[in-house]
Amino acid sequence: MLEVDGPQGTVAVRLSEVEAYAGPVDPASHAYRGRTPRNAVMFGPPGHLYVYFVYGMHWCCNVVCGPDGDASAVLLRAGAVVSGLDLARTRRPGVRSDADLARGPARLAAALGIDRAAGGADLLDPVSSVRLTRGDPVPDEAVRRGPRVGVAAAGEVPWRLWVAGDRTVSPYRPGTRGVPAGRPPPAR
DNA sequence: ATAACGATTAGCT
DNA sequence: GCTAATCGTTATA
Repeated sequence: MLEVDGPQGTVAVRLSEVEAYAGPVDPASHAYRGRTPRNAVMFGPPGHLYVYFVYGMHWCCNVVCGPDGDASAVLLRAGAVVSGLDLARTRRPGVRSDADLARGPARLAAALGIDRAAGGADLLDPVSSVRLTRGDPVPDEAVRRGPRVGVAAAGEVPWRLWVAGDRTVSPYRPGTRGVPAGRPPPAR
């Protein structure tokens, strides 16, 4: 579960889809080319929020993982809004189904009201305005894995994990550039 | 200083 | 399925 407090209230989501990114050894990771002002949070202690801006209009959020200095992180790709539904709808005008409110990394950030200001937050501090908490356990057999979405480099690495059958999981879209050959391995 | 690009989404065909 | 929108980050000079 991810809970975010804002001026207008709190929105909570149950995460249904994530992707792992390693540090400098992962060509798809923002940390691949070393530490920069943008990715500095990734090189810090785990349990903090790494927020970045993409395509000139979207925010995406990650949980920093691994020991201090490792620069690995998990991209939060989708979730189901379980609290603060009205506020989430306000932030995502025009959305028809509630399942679409946080169905995608930028949509998730938008529904939760996350932007640059939330970057670096300590997700494990109960007093933090952005918190990562334990929800109902997901059975191992309900977890599927496959290639990461929209990633060209290392596109074959099956580091995307999602909950089977969950309607809030985002549609799969292969990385466009680079490797034209072969299809991604089937989801397991 | 400047150019190229991107862990996406919404909207239209 | 295809594309425009839109700008911070990064690399290069």
